Amino acid sequence: MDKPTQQRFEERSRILKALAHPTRLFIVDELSRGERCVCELTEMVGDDVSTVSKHLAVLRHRGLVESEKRGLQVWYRLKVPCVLNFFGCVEAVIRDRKRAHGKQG
Amino acid sequence: MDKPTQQRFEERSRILKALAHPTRLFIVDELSRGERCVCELTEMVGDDVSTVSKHLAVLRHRGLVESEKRGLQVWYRLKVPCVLNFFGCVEAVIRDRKRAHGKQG
DNA sequence: CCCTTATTTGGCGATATGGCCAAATACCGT
DNA sequence: ACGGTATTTGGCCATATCGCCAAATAAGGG
Repeated sequence: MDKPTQQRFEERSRILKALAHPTRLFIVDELSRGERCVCELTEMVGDDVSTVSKHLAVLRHRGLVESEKRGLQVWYRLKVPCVLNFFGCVEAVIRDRKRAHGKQG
Repeated sequence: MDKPTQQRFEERSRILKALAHPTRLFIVDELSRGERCVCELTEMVGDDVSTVSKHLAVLRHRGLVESEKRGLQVWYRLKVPCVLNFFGCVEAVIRDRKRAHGKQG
């Protein structure tokens, strides 16, 4: 694997890593239904607000969501709706695995 | 976030985690062009064969690829082609980020 | 300006991940 | 059964990730 190829896949994996956490997936899912402020998301997630804020920072740094400060609150919205298509495929994988029931490695 | 919701997102994140590594993305990409044996993938990736084998085990355990032993070699193939759609979206995120050039947090 | 509320940042300990080497296992040809 | 090749597994160390608390920062209202 040559250097540019390596780097391309590293960049891609950084995007997927940003999504690959239950809380962050939940947040993305929630933002698919509209803007949410940090306080709303924190309430829904149930973790410490600092934890949620850090998850949002991860999504933000990777360009998946964007934020806007309005008054005291910061509102987040989904920047790249195509990531929602991932859910369908991921569900298909899960269903498939359930069906096969660990039959094959 | 109630327990079943929590678990659903955990399950989903496990699938995405399995994909979220440069080597594993490379493997998935390569398998999109047809079956490959471990030795071929090891040669292409350039890591130790044990490392590549472990990456393949991760993909396998999550139901993303399946394997078949033929003679001495084990051949892997992509089980869930829809994951290939991820690449297009991920590239869009990367392009978008390049365009914005860190303009917005 | 001080107080309150919302969010981010720094730092710490616990756990997970990733890479290598060495050893185990599986299969084939003789 | 033996030797050789392909693959997996176990173990170890280095590094990354996650969650909390505490502190810093930002905005608004008296």
